[in-house]
Amino acid sequence: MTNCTDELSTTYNAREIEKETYKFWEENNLFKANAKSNKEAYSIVIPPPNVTGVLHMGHALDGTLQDILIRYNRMLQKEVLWMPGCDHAGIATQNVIEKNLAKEGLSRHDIGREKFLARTWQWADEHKNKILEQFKLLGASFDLSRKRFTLDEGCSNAVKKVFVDLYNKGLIYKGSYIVNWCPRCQSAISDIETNYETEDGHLWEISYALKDEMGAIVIATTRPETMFGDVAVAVNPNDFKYKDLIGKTCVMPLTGRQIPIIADDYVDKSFGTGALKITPAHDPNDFEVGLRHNLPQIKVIDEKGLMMRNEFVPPQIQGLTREKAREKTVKMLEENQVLVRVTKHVHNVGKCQRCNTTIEPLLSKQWFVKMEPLAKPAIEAVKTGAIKFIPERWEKNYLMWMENIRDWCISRQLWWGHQIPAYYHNKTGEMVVALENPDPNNYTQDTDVLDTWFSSGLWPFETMGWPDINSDDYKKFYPTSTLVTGFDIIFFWVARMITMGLEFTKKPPFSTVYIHGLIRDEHGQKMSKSKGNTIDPVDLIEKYGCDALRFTLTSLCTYGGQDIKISDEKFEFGRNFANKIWNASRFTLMNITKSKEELKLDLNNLSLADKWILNELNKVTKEINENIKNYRIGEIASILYEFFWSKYCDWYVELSKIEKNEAVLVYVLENFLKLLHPIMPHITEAIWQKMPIIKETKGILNASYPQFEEKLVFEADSKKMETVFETIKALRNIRAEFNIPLSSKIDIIIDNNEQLYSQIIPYLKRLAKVNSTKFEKNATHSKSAYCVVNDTKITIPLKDLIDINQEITRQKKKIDKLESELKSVLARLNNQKFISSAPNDVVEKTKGRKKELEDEIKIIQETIKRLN
RNA sequence: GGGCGUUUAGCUCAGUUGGUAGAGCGCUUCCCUUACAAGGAAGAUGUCGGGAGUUCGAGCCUCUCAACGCCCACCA
Repeated sequence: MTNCTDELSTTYNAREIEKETYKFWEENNLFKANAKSNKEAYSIVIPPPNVTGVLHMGHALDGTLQDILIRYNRMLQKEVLWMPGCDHAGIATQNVIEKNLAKEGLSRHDIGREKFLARTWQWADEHKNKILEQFKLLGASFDLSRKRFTLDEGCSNAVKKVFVDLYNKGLIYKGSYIVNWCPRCQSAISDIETNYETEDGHLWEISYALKDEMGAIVIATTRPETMFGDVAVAVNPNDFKYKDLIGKTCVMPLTGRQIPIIADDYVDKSFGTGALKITPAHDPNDFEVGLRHNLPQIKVIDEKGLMMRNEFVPPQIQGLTREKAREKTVKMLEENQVLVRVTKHVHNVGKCQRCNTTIEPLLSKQWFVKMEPLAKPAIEAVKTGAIKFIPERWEKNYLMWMENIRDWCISRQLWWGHQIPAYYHNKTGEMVVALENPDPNNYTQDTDVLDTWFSSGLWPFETMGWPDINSDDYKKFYPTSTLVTGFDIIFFWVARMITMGLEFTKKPPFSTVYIHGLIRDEHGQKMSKSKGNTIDPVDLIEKYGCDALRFTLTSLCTYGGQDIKISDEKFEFGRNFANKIWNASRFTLMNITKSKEELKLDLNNLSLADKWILNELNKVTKEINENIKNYRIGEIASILYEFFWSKYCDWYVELSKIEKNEAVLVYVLENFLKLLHPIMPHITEAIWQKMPIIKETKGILNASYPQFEEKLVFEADSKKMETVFETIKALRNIRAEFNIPLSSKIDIIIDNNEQLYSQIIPYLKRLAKVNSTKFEKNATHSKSAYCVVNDTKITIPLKDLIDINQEITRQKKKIDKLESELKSVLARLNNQKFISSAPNDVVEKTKGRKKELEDEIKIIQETIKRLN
């Protein structure tokens, strides 16, 4: 890497270069953040990938975007820290270990908590380096010396402190509530971990006989098996159909248990029969009704999803699965002739996000965080702009959720995670919530662990040394600057970080939340292993190169954060660009004969072409800086692509083959590489290292990011150069239309602008294969083709090569086009309202366009006459 | 039920204060012109989902309809 004298290899081998370049950065510790620096700080914490995970396209996008921001800010000469780490991913990881155990015919209970955890730790330790190693393949410039894990000691301490503090403030409580229970995970899960799926079901109408009198009340239910836990039948108080029944008692079929008929507004008169059975232990709404009416809670389904063996459940039903119990119950109801009607009914069923098992709403004792008081400042922070979402529309989404926040169930009946710091006296059962066990001989710790998101919610400050607020990292790098993530975890993660950050550090944990879209397959489907439509970023890197992957992904990012559809071939876009950069750079460097010192840019010695490319570079530099600052990252990819390919390569490098200014060639290339470096770090570093220039920094990654410079503005000369390009294109067009082979040169006669054209004769000779150039006012030549560029007519005598009719047709087509535009321009100018209400500059511009069009049409018309 | 997003060239998508549409891929013709065939030159292609409105002027603003997608809520 340090050898700057040898040339670039003739073929671009992405992987070879990328490996070498990354090694160079790593070995020189160039990603290491210095907390003691007095430079302005810029920091990002990585959304910690699951410890057991492997790199997927989502990481590739998320990681690329973070790295772009980090590298850009590093080049702005800030002290940057990109904090890496992994999440212990409670349920996900535990599931993996349990699956492995199952292969040995064991369950976690067979080996016990201690051995299970030892095994899980071993697994986690083996895997936690893997995913971050894969991030390196992305070119991630994070500071691995600071790598963290949500279950490491520092995070553990932070979690304990937060839990104890929230408990002492009354913001954490334990209680019996109905929760979403996953019978497979054997744990409670939170509301947002529950997804709803539409399922075809039935609505069973069951007759409950009235006690001591004739008649019955017919209830409707989608879950007849829960009827054994019924404690009431509810009707709407305004439902005259049932008015007389309120307060009476009915007798349940199958068990004969007696329950009251109550009135509650919650019941919808028009749904089903208008009468609803109340099962507080197995339905969240019934639970609420139960509380309002002081009803008992009868549990009939256990934690495994099996019907309980108790006095309430008939013996034939006991021990059955929910599904079997439903079948059997219906059959029994039928036999007892109390099943009035069955109708098909589509309804939503809760599913566990992790394993897709149907959720059982279950009454159980769990820990909760009281969210409303915590949400208030978190709402304010976004409303006042202390935290900004990009794109803005996600703010609404966030606020809506926060304003309707519900308490957060944080306890999980798992083993892998932060064990809840609550201790119970072995004899009295007295509970102590504390950082440490008050007396290990007499107190036993709560067996539950915390929701994974509890610890990731502290991520921005627990990784910076908190609760030690005097630690260097915390002082320097907290609050962090930008958070980059997908919209799918705004509620899970972003919202929790904001609430926790504000509560415990009194500061928003970041000032900007940059939300990007999700990666999807070419049909817009979510990528998943089960669908078999995943694309492995590691494969793409091997095939196309990391820089190609990064560039392609970046170019697909829109400001609105639309989802990104990808397919393997799309990455050819980035690969081709990288290849172009390599070859153009190789050509440029091959042509440098001067020494480093001689390559200094001399603004007094610039050709028209030099001024043009410098002007273009300067414009692009300005746009790039503005666009990154506004998170229009996709835009910078296309600006750089267009500049390099269509301006530098297609024109400037071609022109340099005729007449070259080495200093400008090198200056533009170097600045382009710097501008591009955040997106394509490896290729830019590799080429920069080989450039024969004076380097102020060890790598391009630390070089200063180019900025707009007033002295490089050459608008007027640039315009002239554009005219030159238009002329060349027009001549080439004629050559193509008349099938003039490259081997036959053309003569041209120019009727205007002699000063400009005489300067660029060598360009015309080489790029349009022009033989001779003549200046002549009002030239008339038969058997000629011609073109008009602005105010200049160029005649190309073609003798027998030309079919005059073809040329006339060609020119008439042009006139048609010009005239249709002129028509609309005239319509506008003849409209008094347009003249009076349109802004002056627009009117002037339109007038100018009118003149241009008229002139051009006139020239063409006159010429056609002469051709005849 | 509430909210959000999308609809532009054959395909994938840009289009930042409203001034008659762009890219990549694909397609047509020509070219191995010693940086690059992963390339070069020239070219074709769109009543910007439908309708209405505001405006001198609408892909862009307002309303409405339609299709597709997502999120939240979870009436048994």
